[in-house]
Amino acid sequence: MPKTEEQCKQMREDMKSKILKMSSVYFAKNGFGDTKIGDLAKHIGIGQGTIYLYFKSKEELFEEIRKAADNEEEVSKLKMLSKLPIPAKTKINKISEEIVKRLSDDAEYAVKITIRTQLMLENEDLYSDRVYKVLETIIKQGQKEKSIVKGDPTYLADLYWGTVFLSALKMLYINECKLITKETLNRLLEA
Amino acid sequence: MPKTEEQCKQMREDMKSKILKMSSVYFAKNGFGDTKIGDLAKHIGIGQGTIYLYFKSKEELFEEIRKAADNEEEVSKLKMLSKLPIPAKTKINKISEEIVKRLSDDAEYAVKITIRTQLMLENEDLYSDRVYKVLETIIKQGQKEKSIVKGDPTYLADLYWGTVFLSALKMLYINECKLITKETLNRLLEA
DNA sequence: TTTTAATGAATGAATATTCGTTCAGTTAAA
DNA sequence: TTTAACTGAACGAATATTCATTCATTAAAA
Repeated sequence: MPKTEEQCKQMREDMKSKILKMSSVYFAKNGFGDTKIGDLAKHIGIGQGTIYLYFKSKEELFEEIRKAADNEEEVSKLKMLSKLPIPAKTKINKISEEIVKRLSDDAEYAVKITIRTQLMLENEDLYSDRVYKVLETIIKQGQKEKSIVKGDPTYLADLYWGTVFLSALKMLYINECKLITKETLNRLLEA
Repeated sequence: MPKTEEQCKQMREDMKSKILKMSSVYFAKNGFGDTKIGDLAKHIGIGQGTIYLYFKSKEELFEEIRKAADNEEEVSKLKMLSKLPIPAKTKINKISEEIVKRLSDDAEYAVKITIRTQLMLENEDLYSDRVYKVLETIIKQGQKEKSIVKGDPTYLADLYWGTVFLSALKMLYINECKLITKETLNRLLEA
């Protein structure tokens, strides 16, 4: 079928990312157990067997989705931001801005957030996630600067990420839902 | 085993509610597909077959859990509250207080909130749930009174219930997690 | 014609459900 | 009081069903 080695490779990559992309929404919405390979294939518009040309098993497919959701780059970006010599309030605003922007123009971002959060809830040990820790640091800084509301930083970080999680969930389920604003996110932490 | 008709009935009811209670946590945490009847029975500490003496099918068991989560009484309580001639701020405070109280002393309440919210997300038509509507009314009142922050009431109600949902989720998954405070809930809406 | 991707019916492992048996307790006859 | 017969709940092995995975076949490109 493929013209050249190159094109062949390209086609395989396209199909693989198509499967990944469409499956991730399915898994995020329905969870692992409620996602049936048959339904999934129908939803993607391919045969059941095709999935197995690209992934060894349902488990492996899900594993790849997990990996994609766990974005190392995002964490390091956050870490850098947290170390800059600027007010905590500005940092929070930057984070809120980035999240809202990504949610609005990358549909997959909502899936990533959803899957990541579900994983965190399921593995209590993972719960104190790296992303969490960074936000906590910034909150502590902000409390010293009196620009962030008083209270347990872990708890406040929770409130913040929780709200982000919810917006992601809603985007996943509800068509044309109103996106959260950065003002709302900021207000959660403002003193 | 049973002495009288009465006692027999009592025993059946006890067992049924035991199954319901213990299953609901399982289902809320793992979802329908990932809940295996075998595991569930082991977790409850009964034989697999026993479940089928009380429920026709896994599906029906889940259905009953759903029903239990959908608490009509709670809605009418809220409706009454919303109509009282008192400031919106007071109403919100009462609601927050009640939620925090119930979350802290009725472990099943977290399950109910979780299941109910999942149902709402899955059925877009149910999303504008009665409970939502009532809170929206109160928010509108509060905005007139200038005690509630400006913004789309639906959106604000969302933020509020979302935060409640999250706390419930955390209680379900995380042992000894810090419970949300009524102050935090109130702050979400305060002007 | 050969090669490769895609397919979906066939397979079997996992899991929901059924059903014959056990067991604990009660009743009532001896 | 003892014992035999009865009751219905509980059990879990056996069976039915579902669903992930495989593979023989088709279709299409080279």
